[in-house]
Amino acid sequence: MHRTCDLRYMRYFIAVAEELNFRRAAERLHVAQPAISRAIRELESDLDTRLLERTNRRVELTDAGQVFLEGCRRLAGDIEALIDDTVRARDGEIGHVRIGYTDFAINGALPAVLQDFRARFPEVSVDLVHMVTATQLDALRRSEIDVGFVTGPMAEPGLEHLVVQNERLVVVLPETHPLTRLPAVPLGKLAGEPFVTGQAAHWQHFLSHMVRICHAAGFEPRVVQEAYNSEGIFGLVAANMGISLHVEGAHNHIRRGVAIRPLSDCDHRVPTEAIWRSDKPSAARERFIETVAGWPAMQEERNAHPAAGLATPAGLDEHGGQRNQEADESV
Amino acid sequence: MHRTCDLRYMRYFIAVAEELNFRRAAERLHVAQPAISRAIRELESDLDTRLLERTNRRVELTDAGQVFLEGCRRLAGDIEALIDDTVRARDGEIGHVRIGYTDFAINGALPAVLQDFRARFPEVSVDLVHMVTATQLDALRRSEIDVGFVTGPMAEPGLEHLVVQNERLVVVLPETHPLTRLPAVPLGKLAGEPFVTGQAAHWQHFLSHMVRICHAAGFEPRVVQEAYNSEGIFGLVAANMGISLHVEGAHNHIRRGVAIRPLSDCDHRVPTEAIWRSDKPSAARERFIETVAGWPAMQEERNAHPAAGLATPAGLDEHGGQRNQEADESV
DNA sequence: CATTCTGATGCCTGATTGTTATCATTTGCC
DNA sequence: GGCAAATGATAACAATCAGGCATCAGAATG
Repeated sequence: MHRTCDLRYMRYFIAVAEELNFRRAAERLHVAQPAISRAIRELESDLDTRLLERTNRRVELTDAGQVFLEGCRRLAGDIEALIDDTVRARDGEIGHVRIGYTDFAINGALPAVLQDFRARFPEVSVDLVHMVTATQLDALRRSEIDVGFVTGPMAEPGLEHLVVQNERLVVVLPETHPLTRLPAVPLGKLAGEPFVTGQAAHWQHFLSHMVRICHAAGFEPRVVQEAYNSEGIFGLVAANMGISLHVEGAHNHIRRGVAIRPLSDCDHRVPTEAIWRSDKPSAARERFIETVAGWPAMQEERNAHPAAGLATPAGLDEHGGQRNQEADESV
Repeated sequence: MHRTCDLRYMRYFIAVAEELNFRRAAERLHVAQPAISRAIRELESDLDTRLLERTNRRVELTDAGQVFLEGCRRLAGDIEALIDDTVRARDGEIGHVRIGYTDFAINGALPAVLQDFRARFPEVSVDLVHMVTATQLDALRRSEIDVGFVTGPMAEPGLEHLVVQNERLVVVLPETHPLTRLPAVPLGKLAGEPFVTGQAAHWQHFLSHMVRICHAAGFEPRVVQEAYNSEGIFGLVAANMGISLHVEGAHNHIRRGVAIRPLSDCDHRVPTEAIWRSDKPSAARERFIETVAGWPAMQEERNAHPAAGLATPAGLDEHGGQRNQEADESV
């Protein structure tokens, strides 16, 4: 067992076993006949097993040859398949992406993007993990996720980013609150109101947006409750604990006891961005980023920047917002 | 894709992927390091796919490399298994034998031989087909069976044979027949009795034995009924249609209404022989023949020829015959 | 900054593979 | 029976391929 079954010889053997004729097999393989003779001889010598019974006029398979033939056929097919799989892995058609996402992302464009991606690359498995922005940055550094969807703006060295949403802020009010009578709320009216927010330790990226616009409107928000996540914030607002600021994606929350109103005098936007490491390229990740970048609503957003919401939440029109066709596809 | 994934290179790749270090992989494979460098380079070039990301200080698998590695591991294992299977097919440990058998064989040693063979070569599948002697000879010539168990004596050119049974004859009588009073029946007493036999067209080999001994005893058997097989013969005898001659294996028939007696004055024996083609060797068939030849009762028979029954039917002792331990194992 | 470790490269040699020419044997045909 | 055709085997030679040695270039280490 010296060459231990060279693959080329296996192909030769398959041809001979199928033709049962050395000359025809040689022609089919585009080599001279003696090469076949020797290949078979060496195979038999390596295996120490007679594979073909040949009597100068007739060639036939031995029992062992039959077993070997079937194995060679299977192996040849497996190798073809392996090469194919490898090339497809190279092209990112087979593989794995691990995605981190925030509440804002999952309430916005992410579901539609995921659906699109899974339709286009069904053989790439997707792991979704909920993480706040800071945790995602950490996970990226440790290569625990491939792409993060975080609250921007992002300008980390070693990370690339792509804006996927750029949302206006909205006020979240208890249903019974006097301000719900206004179709849009001026920011200044919120001075002095009790605020419900996400936990300071985890929501730092959004809270810095919030604090900034409040300061710009000339007041300091008075935070009376911190909730764990958006669900918690909405629950506490419904319980009349206070009001909150959220992004447009809040329209996707359908929560009894809560009203949502746009801000009448605030153009500030909170970006949600896809981020990934510039090193450690991964083909499947590239395909995912391409899908993110190519998603129609996002292109529209990037082209006509100050225009209306990209990744428009499905429920928006019920509240008077404009919507576009593409966003209609969101889950 | 010129060398289309040489197997040796796959082994090299597995080593590198496991060590993640070219030099250590080279040591493990007992080759110099540059050989590894080139092997990987050629693999990558053949596949047109980067398999290892290597930065002069660290080697790591790409996604495609990971896919390829798993495939290579699987293929390497499959090839090992294939070589093993091929060698075992060569040795007859894997394979297929097609066996023809007569009523005499299946009532004699064959069941025990089969059980022994299947225990020793569980991966050789056995096809059993009932055929009369003449049909088996035909099937052998057409290579439709590998081994026949036929009524001898055999002396066909191109066929080898091995005696597996050599049975005395017995008389099969209706229970109520006067001759049942004798412990052993002289052949001459059967002159004039109506005979039930197997069909002349199919039972020719046994009938020639029968006719011969009747002639030797000085009479011509008067055949009044022909049955299809042994079951039929016993049925017709039980129905008082006549008497019959059969081999010792008849003791294995337990049939109400029938009595079996040895012949008191006839040493004639009817051999049952395994036969097979001397050309077209098959390892599995060789193993089968070896099992037949090595079966203890048969060796005993061949050593002490005129002695008592080989392959003694299990039921023999009930009728006063001697038995041996080995035969006790028969099914 | 020297040292050491890494993988890559160039050149040479031996092994493997392929080709051509030829042989021995069998089959088919007249 | 003899001859032509076809088959697989073999020998000798040529081309290609793979491995070894020496060495290079870059990065980590102290």
